[in-house]
Parts: sequence; structure tokens; C-alpha cells
Amino acid sequence: MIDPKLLRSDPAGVAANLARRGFSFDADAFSKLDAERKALQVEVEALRKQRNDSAKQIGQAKARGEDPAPLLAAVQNLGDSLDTASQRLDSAQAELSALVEGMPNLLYDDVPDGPDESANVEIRRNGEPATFAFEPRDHVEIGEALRGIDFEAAAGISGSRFSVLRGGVARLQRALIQFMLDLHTNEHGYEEVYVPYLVEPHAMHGTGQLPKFAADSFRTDGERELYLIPTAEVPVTNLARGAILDAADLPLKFVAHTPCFRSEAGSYGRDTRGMIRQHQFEKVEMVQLVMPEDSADALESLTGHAETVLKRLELPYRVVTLASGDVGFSAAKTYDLEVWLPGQSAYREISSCSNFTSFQARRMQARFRRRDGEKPELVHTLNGSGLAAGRCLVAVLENFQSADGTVAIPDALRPYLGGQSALKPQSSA
RNA sequence: GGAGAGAUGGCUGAGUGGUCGAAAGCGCUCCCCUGCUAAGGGAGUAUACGUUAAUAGCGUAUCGAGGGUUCGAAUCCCUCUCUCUCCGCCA
Repeated sequence: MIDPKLLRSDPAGVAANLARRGFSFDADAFSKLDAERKALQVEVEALRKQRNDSAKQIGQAKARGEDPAPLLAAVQNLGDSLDTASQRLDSAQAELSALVEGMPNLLYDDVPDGPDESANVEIRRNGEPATFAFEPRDHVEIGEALRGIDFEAAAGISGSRFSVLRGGVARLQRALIQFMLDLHTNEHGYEEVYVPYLVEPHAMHGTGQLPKFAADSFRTDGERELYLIPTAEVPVTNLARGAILDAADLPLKFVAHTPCFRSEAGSYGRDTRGMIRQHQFEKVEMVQLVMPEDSADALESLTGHAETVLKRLELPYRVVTLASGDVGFSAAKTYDLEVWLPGQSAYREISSCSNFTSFQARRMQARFRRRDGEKPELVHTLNGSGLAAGRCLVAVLENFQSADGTVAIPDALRPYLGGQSALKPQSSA
């Protein structure tokens, strides 16, 4: 949520910023609606005062043993007019908050302008895409040869966009996750957390997935309205919901491994082959809660933490700054890490690192206090994948393949696989 | 799954439908007195929103949440949530 005070004081400036996203904010309509709301609020409060005063007088009259009847008569119609006015106030407030909650975060000035991902700006690369003496296969072929990925079995159980992993490949994914968690906790100062995979609507609302993007997530069908988390960002960031933290405790840095569930509505036909775009995938997520003045630097270091994973795994990648039209709803600025996939001869997103400034914190009232007695301020929240384990598995399979179908294990992972140095193809039974 | 108890300000804990935003104690802040391994006295001590130059006043709301009854609800009624205890069942 954008600061309502800023919306009132500089609606034109907000509109100009959001226009860079291609989001149109009607500043005049907002100001008019807000003025209406104010007038109604003043009216309602005046009526309430009248009612409170009368009630008080009635009480006093009764205490003195006087007949309260004339006073009662005087307030007879007050209730009705109060009801009417407060109903109008409620609907004005509902309209206003729907408007404000539907507005994306303000962009940082250094976000490059552009309508979509084609305008994203590459800022650095690491590693060289390997050249193969043969036609590199994609992970689907590699996985089948290893008898390690079974899409047919998954389809039989859950339909399209699911996968079953077996044997060494399943273990390789687990090793990746372990490696990432150990790296972030031991070397980058994150605290590992284990969190619920089903969350209530208010948690989804806090991080910005609701109300606007309900269709992107899976919702349970039972008596309780629960959502399968689309990312660990939701439960982990919500750890600070309603909190008033001590400045001395900041920054808070959490890392969690969770499965992620996405409905992928509207992505029909995209990445239908393989495990690039699934309804369920594993991800290690980093979340930081920091003081406002530190969030810009924190985004750089958080992105660096994600990059370290790729460096240690010897995977070629590049970092891009998302263009204004491609930045997500809640973010003020986002870097994507894109890993090289030989099977596609393309860089593909494997991590997304964002600074949400106070946008999520305001929604979930996550605050901190600089000193005793001072007013609490909103924290800034950030998160980034560190990394998407499913896509990382794809990247390892494709980048470390050899002509005979063997896949070498990156050195960094071998301790997690009992020293194993390669996955060998299996002859089909 | 069954049975019961509870939820009040930073904490503990009162509260009869009527000056209750809420007693008292603790804690904290300031002042006074006093003077030194102290004690005593006094005042103050929630948050949000509106109004405003104002973190001054004033107003409104908030006693787990949401409804209802009433001129008036912390107090009565309904629904829900959470916490605790016991039993059962499990990982």
C-alpha cells in the first residue's frame, strides 16, 4: 500500500510515477472521493458526539431522579440519521480502500523505463556459456535418460505441469536445497525458518498477492479459506505482521525452503515442456526486514547472496534490472538472475530479488522503534529466491551434461551426495 | 473428536448497562522535599483517524474479532477466533 498521506498531498506525483508502469491513477477522482469521505466522516462524528452527549445527560438525569422522557424524545430520530450517515461513510471508505489497495508500489527513480521485459537492462554477467562438441540436450531428455524425471507418472497423478523425480535426480534436488540453506545460514547470516504452506487470506493480503492476484494461487475448498503459498515470501514476511521490532534487532534475515504452488492461469502454452513452469516447485527464499535507509543497500547484498549460489555451482548467469513495466505489483525495484540453459540456448529467470520498501510493511503493520518513547516506523521488506531449486536442477542437468548422457556433479554439491561425482544414464528396463 | 476455563491499558488485575478510556498495584517519565548503600510527596504515563501550523487543544473510535439489543454496552444476547486444562487419537 502506498502511504495514504502521500496520496493526499501529492496525487499528481504518484500518478506520474505509476504511469511508468503503465498504471493509470486518476488523481482527480481520488481527491474527489477522499474529500467526500472526509465530509462524511465529519458528519458521522458530529452525530456521534450528539448521541454521546445526550446519553450522558440521560444518565445524569436518571441519577438525579428526574424524568428522562423529554431527553429521550429529543434523540428519537438520531439513531436513524446516524445509521444512514455511517452506512454512506462505510461505502465511501470501502471504495477508497479498494482503490488504494489496487495500486502498485511506487518505483525507484533508477528503474529503467520500458513497457515490458524486452526493456529489461542487463547489468552484469558471470561465467561463459559452455560450448558443447555435440548438440546439447534439454533436461527432459537428460532426465529421461537418467530415469530421473517422469512427467507421465506425474500427469497420471495430478495432470499437467507436475513432475515426479526419482533416484539420483531427486537426491540432486535435495542436495541443491541443502547446499543453499547451508550457504545462506553459515555464510550470509540468515536464520533458517520452517513455515506453514497454507496461509489465511490476510497473510496473502499482507504481501500483496490479494486482493488483486487471487487467480494466481490455489485456494482450498474446505470450510476455512486457505491458500497454498505461491512463495515462502508470504509466510516468512508475515512473521513480522503487527510487530513492533527493536531497531537493534534489525536487520532480520530469514531463509526458508518450501514448495511453491502456482495456478499459472493465463500462461497456457508457455513453457509446457519440462519442469520450467510447474504448479508445484521447490524454492529457497531469502527475506530481509530492514530500516528504511538501509533497504537500497540490502537489495544489492541480497542479490549478491543469490548470485553466490550460482557462482559456487559454476553456472553461467546474468543479472538484469526489470523495466518499469515488468516490475511486480508490490516491488519498487527488482533484479532478476537469469541462468544459462544450453537446452534452450537462452538465459532463463532463476531468481527474482526485490525491494518492497514500506509497501508490504504498511499492509501488515510491521514496524520498528528507533528509541524508547519514539513512534514506531514501518520497516522495509525485501526478498529474493536463493534459488528456485527446480530450475536450478534443470540448469545443473543441462550445463553439466556430456555426450554420453552422464551429468557431472558440481564440486560444491558433492559433499551433499556422499562424494558422488556424476549421475549415469540407466538402460531402460 | 469430547469436556471445561479464559481473553480488559507496557505488565498484574478490578469492573453494579449510565460522566469507564476504564479502579488499584507494578513499571516508566517529570517535579518537589530530602540528602546518600535510602525513603517520602505530587503530577503524568495507549493507539489510530479527523480537525489544525502543531507530536497544542477539541472530536470520534478502540476493553480478542464481528454482529445484535438499548437513548446509552467492557458490562446483556448471538457468531467467530485464539489461549489454557483434562480425556481421546495420532506423526
